Amino acid sequence: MTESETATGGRPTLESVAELAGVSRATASRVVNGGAGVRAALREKVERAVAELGYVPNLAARTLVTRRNRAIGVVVAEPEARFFSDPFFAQHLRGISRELAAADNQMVLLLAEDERDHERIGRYLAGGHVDGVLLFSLHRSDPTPETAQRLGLPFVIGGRPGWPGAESDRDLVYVDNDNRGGARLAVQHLRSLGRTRIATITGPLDQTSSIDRLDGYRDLFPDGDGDLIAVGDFTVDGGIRGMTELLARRPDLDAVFAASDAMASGAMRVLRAAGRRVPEDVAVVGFDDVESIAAWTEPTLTTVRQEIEEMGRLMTRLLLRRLNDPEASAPSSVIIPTGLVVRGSA
Amino acid sequence: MTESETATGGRPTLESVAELAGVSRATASRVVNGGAGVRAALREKVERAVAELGYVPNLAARTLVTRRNRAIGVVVAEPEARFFSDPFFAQHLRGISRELAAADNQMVLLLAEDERDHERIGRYLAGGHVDGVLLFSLHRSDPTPETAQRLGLPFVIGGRPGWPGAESDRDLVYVDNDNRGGARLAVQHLRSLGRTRIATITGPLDQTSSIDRLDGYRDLFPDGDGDLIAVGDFTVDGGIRGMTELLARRPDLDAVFAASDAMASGAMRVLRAAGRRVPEDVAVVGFDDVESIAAWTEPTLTTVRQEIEEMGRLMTRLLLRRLNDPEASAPSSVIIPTGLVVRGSA
DNA sequence: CTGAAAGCGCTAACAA
DNA sequence: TTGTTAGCGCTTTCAG
Repeated sequence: MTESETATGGRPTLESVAELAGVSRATASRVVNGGAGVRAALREKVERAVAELGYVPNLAARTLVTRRNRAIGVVVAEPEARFFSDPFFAQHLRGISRELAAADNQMVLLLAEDERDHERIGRYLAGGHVDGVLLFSLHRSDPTPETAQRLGLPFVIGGRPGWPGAESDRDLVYVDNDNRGGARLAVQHLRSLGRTRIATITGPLDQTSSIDRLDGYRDLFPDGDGDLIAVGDFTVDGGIRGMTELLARRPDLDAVFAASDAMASGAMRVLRAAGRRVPEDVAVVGFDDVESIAAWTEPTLTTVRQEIEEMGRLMTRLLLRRLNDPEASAPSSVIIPTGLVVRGSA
Repeated sequence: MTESETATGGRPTLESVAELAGVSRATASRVVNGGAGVRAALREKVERAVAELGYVPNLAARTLVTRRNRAIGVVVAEPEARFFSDPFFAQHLRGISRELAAADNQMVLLLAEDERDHERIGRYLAGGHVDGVLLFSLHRSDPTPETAQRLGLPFVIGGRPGWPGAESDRDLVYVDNDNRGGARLAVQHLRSLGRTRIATITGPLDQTSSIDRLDGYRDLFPDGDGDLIAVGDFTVDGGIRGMTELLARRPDLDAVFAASDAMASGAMRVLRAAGRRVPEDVAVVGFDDVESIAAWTEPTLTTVRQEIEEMGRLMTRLLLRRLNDPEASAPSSVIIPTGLVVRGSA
């Protein structure tokens, strides 16, 4: 009995390809992997056999020897629903997916909601199933960076990591958009419109994106008035609360910079209810440029645009580069510029 | 030389665990896999060794012999941006992720945007890296179901598949929410409010969800008036166009059922601009219950709620059941009930 | 109950 | 250029 195509679940193996082509398994392997250094005649034979059998390499076997998975893990640690309620998440994934596909790598999505998930993910990473990790929504207590570090798994972070005392030797590579610069853009725009009493509604101050946006605002008000700052939470409700508060404290304000489009829309509702016209009485600028909000308020929302998909692509490219050239100097973090999109509200 | 912990990239192997515990590799393996039939004393030794070394099984090696990956693929074929612009996508993923995590399986996300992607995905599936497939946004031309079928890969579809002449022997298993019933609910509600000239704005009619929602509407108007039906596309703009059209054709209408919340919000804008009060003059019901829209229009939107996360969970459960018990009769498709959420607009 | 041994499908020296 | 030969780390008969 010829004993090819063994009990492999019906799927042809390299062995059976080699047999059909009349070559050794090694030669077949060479052809499958690019065919460098194989005589054309043989190569064709093998290629024919591959086609005829519909051979596809078994990656588990390949991984076992090459120690390369052609897969990267995307870890999203977001117990809060935020990641799921705005398009941020999906846009990131799309950017990552595109870049990964171009390099013929796969994306393994790891969502962490609780302690057990983190543990499971740790096991998974330790299992060696991915060649690198992309990390989002890093919280101070997140064990993943350390796990990855210990395992020698390259990783890149999305968004500036939060903890303040990040040891310098453990310089984390991250990609972020220019929150601070974007906030400055927004406030400068309001100023250029002649507004002088410019308030802001911030995001939750335990997130770096919120902090950076607030810092951008403060850059233009070195001697800032605390009454003009309300702490929000990126949601519509937060915008409503923040605006209500601001209006009570400073009824004379003539502009608001909200650190998210959702908050901006909430703020606009409050303003309208209070009889203030936007932008005549109070100009409003948001942040994010979420189309489903910004193109949609009345008036339409002037806001700061961030290139989220680009962020995903960039993170991926950074990670892949590191994988392919581990000895290269660690890439440095990247900040992607933001831009102002002027519409009706300011 | 003791020759344990070989050049395995530093990671401990079963071999090293066995050595440290003073047992054979086979016994160590047994313990790692549940420990059935191993004397307590030995088991403890092995467990200690595992803990001490921080041993984690190498899944590539395990897969190679067990032919099980503990991973399932999620294929999303959506060239259009829709999947990325509404929370549908993310909610599905969350449901899938939760269910998968509970069964200690991983999720491999495969996004297909063009022909090349489909090809790559086909190769990936053929490579045997996942044990089953979850499929979304199936288009008629989508090659994945056939690929999966050919490979003997179990799969479950999200949303009723589109093609009309689905051969009966090839009965596809899918999970959908009750679009038709939900639409009926909406229209019945409008009727119960005393409305008689009830219009509808549909989704794109090449999607089964749109068709089913329209059918639900028609169920209540067996002798329907074509003038009361406008074809939309699920977007805000589509709602605006549809409503404008309807108003021109039937200025006397007193209610609208929009097949998506986004369209409903567009419709409300048009109504307001036309001086019609909602709900006094025209009652509006949407579909989806996307919080960021429905809780947010003025007045808030009465709409049909679908349990998207539950859909994801159910699909996953169906698939896993099939994996664990391949001989069981093929599960049948499931339709998840929808419900009406009454708010301000109707 | 435990260990020895035979592979899973593939790549990578090393020889020829 | 090609084939031979070792494994990669793990599970799983099969003996004992």
